Amino acid sequence: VTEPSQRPVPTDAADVPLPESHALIAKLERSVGLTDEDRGTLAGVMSQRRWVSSQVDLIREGDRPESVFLVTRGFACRYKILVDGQRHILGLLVPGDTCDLHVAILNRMDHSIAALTACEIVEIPRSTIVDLTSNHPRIAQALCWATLVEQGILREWLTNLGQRGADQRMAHLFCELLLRLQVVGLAGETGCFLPLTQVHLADILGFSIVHANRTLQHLRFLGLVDLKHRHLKVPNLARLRNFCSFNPEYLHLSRRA
Amino acid sequence: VTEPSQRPVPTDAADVPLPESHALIAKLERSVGLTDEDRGTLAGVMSQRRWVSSQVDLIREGDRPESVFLVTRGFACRYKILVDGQRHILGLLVPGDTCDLHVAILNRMDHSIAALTACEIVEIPRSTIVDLTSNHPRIAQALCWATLVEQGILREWLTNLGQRGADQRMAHLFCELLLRLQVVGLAGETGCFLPLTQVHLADILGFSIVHANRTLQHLRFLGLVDLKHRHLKVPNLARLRNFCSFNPEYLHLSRRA
DNA sequence: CGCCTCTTTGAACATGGTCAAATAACGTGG
DNA sequence: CCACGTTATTTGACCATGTTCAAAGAGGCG
Repeated sequence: VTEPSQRPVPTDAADVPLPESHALIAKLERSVGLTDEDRGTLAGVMSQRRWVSSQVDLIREGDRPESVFLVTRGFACRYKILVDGQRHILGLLVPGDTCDLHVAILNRMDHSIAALTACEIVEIPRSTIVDLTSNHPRIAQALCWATLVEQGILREWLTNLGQRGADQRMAHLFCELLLRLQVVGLAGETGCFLPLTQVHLADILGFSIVHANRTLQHLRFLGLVDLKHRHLKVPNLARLRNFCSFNPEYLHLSRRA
Repeated sequence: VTEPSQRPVPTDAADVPLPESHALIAKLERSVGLTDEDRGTLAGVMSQRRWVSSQVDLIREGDRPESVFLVTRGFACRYKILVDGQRHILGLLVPGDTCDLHVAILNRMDHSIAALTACEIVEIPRSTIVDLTSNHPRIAQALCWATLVEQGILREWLTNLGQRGADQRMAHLFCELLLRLQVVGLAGETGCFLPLTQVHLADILGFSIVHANRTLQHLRFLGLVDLKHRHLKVPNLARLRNFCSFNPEYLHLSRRA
């Protein structure tokens, strides 16, 4: 089950909703004006897709990165394994997210990336990235923008772990994910497909599994969220955001003024 | 005391050691081969320096960034203030560190940056950054590299908060800082100037002040570190690193193979 | 000398972790 | 379609870690 294959379209792929045709393009478009030519270039790059099974590592800590991965369907995560065996999840990749530019510049991965569900991905070779950044300035800028947004998310997660209590920490994560998924058309007003188990939540938020369970139950009890069977429900988004003082500025979604 | 001035050379400036003439160049040099011309260009950019007093904000959350700051002497930090008034420190800037490329691309700052000590800084206008990235590909790459390294540090801090207990969390921070300061010639084998109060440590590590104090005392008792009067002593680095399983890979210090 | 900030201490309290075990849902093969 | 093994969720009791509150020293600077 942990082997990538040519075209598994695995059992849980049916659950994975289809995003807008080109979530990445839509996403980059928010930051930088792309020309039709840019859009064509990107569409060309993204034409070679393949499926990867759930649980498969796309790249591992210590590897020398040779290509950038772009997730077009499904969910993936960045993670590290500590010496005591604990896994810490450092970030989530949703459709339209790229595995940044490590590849073009850094020597070795300082973390791993794994598919959380079956994922449809595009593997962009180093050479293509070099070409994009050299000959397509707007695309280069857009990719750089994506990296900075990811950095903003990292900082927010850092304060989430450092300063917020359990309930608000988890609520904040749900606020972020719902919004990020709405942006790429994968979430409605009140909920979305979200394939995170309580184990994942624990590894993201720095909880024990037991505590992740109790915190989730508490949010459920408060009527703020419900996560069951890989589906997140948020009956009242304003109330949830208010509960954890969610401020979406750090996602840099608003168009350049 | 919170006003910037023309040339204060403030009282605590005498404590701030002088780094190698061009810490930034030395730093960038580690990642990407620079030409003599590149070095000349950078030296030119860095010729306009000014002093900023301790406690002064270089830029604030919500501001539209107009220039990049480079710290040439002294210490600064990135931080956010939460709704409950708590401050969380998101990163430290030591001599040779830049305030990344937010400026060139993002609309608004999602965090603030403040001087922790009196700082000598270079303020690089947006236009210069645009010029550097357009006309000096190696410098552009080096700046991008710096951003990725900072991202690596953010991820390590994230797992630090998420997974490690108090003692190891603090020990890990000291390992990182000692190494980063050694790289720019501001630390010896067994110690360095480090102007962090226990309040700062608490705001970095997500502790209460009381707990920061007790944790520091415990590390002192174990003979691992001593931080007093703005000076960090590490009698036995190997033992300290072993204590917290410090792995410096995430700082990407080794030259490209 | 006197104010200020930083450090240190103790005791009660809160939050979250650990261990162990039961229940429920899922996925596979018969 | 059902039986079974596996993984995910849930529960309770006890324990560990870190927080809060309050107050007392220490050090630095004017």
